[in-house]
Amino acid sequence: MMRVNQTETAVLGALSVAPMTGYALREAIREVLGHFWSESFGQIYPTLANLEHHRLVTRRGSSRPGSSTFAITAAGRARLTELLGQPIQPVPPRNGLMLRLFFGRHLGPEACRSLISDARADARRRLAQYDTIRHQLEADHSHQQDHPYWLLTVWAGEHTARATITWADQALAALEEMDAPGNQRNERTRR
Amino acid sequence: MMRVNQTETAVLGALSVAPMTGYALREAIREVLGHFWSESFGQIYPTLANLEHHRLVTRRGSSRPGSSTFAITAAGRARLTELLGQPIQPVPPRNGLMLRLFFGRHLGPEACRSLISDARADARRRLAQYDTIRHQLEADHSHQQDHPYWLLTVWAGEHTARATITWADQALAALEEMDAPGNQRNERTRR
DNA sequence: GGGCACATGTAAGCTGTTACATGATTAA
DNA sequence: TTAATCATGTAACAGCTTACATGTGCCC
Repeated sequence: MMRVNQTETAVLGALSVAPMTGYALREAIREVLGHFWSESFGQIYPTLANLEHHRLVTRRGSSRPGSSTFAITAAGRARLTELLGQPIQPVPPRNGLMLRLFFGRHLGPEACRSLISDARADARRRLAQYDTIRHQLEADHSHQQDHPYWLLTVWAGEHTARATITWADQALAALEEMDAPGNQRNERTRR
Repeated sequence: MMRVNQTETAVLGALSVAPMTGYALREAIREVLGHFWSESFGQIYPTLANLEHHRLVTRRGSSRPGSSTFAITAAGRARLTELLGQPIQPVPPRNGLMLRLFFGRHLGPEACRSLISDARADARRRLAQYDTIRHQLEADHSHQQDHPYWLLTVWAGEHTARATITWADQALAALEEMDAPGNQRNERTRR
């Protein structure tokens, strides 16, 4: 099937914005791409070594800790464009919240409400973060050409977060109704 | 860190709805939970064997192909409730679409538009599917107690899909504007 | 009797995480 | 001088997918 190593894409992409150390790379991926991507050290360093071997990045300074910086080469940029053009690898979905809600009967309405409230709080937190990021983007004039694209991902995050919030409101209302005293149906299993 | 095997949860959950064979289990997970969960054969059978060993499920009929059906036991139900109550394992995000858009400068507006259109078409398809599922739910009276919970997950899918569609519209509009600077639009390749 | 859907498993291998080992630099 | 942070790497292992091996029952 020849699955493309997507770590390569993320690393080359990050280095296309600015040269940096492997450590900074991980921080950048965590803080900037963190809302939709993640990489661990165990992936980053072998990938960097491999990229260096293929001359797609160069190491400036010795390999002594604290002094080496990785920069993307022209060939690296070409490779990045090629990688970005490849079909998206679909990630098998694994949504723990939905799994719990689907079998929510075994948890009971109260525990489900708690899960949903947590998800809503999380979405609100993310929404606030996106706002901060947007302001930072507007204040930063050093990567103008990238900004329109970066904005697209921020928007996506905002739409998703808002959708989560409205869904949570609807879901909580429905669960309230389930064991509401209005219809004196089953008043049994409550704690 | 003792990560909980979430396959166990999915398998026990599915068997809590109805007894079935391993094969049917995989079909059920693919068709019913498919929008937010996935399991492969390589996971399901070892998990079933393990669950059987711990008396959380029983096998009815011999292990001869075509004749054995797995059913959840009382202990299995208890274990399911326990598993569902455990904290959600956060899955490291890996959104290939966002990765490509974030580095979209190297792809160009045209390719990005294409990616976003595809995502929108996908979301519309999902939306139609959720509609079908909702009607099936309303017509089916065999799992009344589960329905409210199942509906929650359908709603979540609908909200997410709708958010994707509105995001895509906004993003496409922004990209249109990008290579139509000022008011003179260049009417080249549009689909 | 050939093909297909159903059914159960195993093994190889890849991806990615976690933990560990090591050391430099800087600030308290 | 101690602790924290920066920095680079490796090794072990968990999780999951894919491909393979094997067999049954049924329908055309």
